[in-house]
Amino acid sequence: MNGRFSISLHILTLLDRFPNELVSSEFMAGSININPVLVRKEISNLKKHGLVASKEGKAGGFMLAKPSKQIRLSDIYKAVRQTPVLGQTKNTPNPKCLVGKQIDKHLNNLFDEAEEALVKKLDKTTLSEFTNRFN
Amino acid sequence: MNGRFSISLHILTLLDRFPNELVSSEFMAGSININPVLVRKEISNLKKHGLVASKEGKAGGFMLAKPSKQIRLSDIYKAVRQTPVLGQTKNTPNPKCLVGKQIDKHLNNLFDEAEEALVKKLDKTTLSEFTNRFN
DNA sequence: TGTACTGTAATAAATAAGATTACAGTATGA
DNA sequence: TCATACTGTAATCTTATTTATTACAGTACA
Repeated sequence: MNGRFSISLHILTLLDRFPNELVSSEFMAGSININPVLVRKEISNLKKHGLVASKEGKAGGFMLAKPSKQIRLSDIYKAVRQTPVLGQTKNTPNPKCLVGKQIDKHLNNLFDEAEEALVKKLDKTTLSEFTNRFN
Repeated sequence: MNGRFSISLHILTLLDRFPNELVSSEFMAGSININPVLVRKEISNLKKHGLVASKEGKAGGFMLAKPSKQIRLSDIYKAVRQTPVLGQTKNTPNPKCLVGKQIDKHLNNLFDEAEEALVKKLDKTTLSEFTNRFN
């Protein structure tokens, strides 16, 4: 997922900094310095998770779906997450090997616990608190 | 880094399960189900970090550089880590944008803190404790 | 009804990860 | 001393993933 968490947080920060107005994907793409289509794709995911709302048509654009005080950074992380942070991509250790046979189970347990610690940390900060760090 | 932490842990687990003997990269590659050269590359990194020792030549192979009770999973993570888990790869937000100008700083702070929580968790378990979970 | 947006699919380009080949260097032991 | 079985590492190829781009349908406004 790497870049996606950054991008999503950037998007949500912009939306929080421009309340009461609809922000366009083009504008956000300019701030992040990526392609507008990628912004819309990323937002499509954030909408699925109830973090962003949009309005189509001429004067359309995007806004937060709820107050930034009610959005935790862990919510954003969960919305973006698709594989374990520490996890292997594909891997098929040798089942004939005593270690290979069991390692996935132990690895997954460990990764889950470590990631939980990370999520707990992100849970402590709201989007509002994060954006307040900006001058 | 994704797969590398898994691979390094797998290697170290094998070495801990076969103490008093030199394990070959070929054998480990068979257990992990990857190429032996990748194993040697990964070990080359683990050696740099003082976790693995090797012996060249005919009856050569690898062994732990110190007792597994003295190796913490956080040591392994740090040895393998090359970029922040949450961090963006390259990204150059627009410096003309108020948000773009500052976001990297805030993102990095946040990512550092979140990763620290993860490392702290890994710090609590030794390699020995991990390998003892295997039957 | 033209304009400025969102929404989404399809494709292409760039980057990163992993596999493979090749071969030099080293210790062993027959 | 020489064949053998390893490590060590560079170079290259392949594959997978990520990101960018193009294209265009749909929608709301004025």
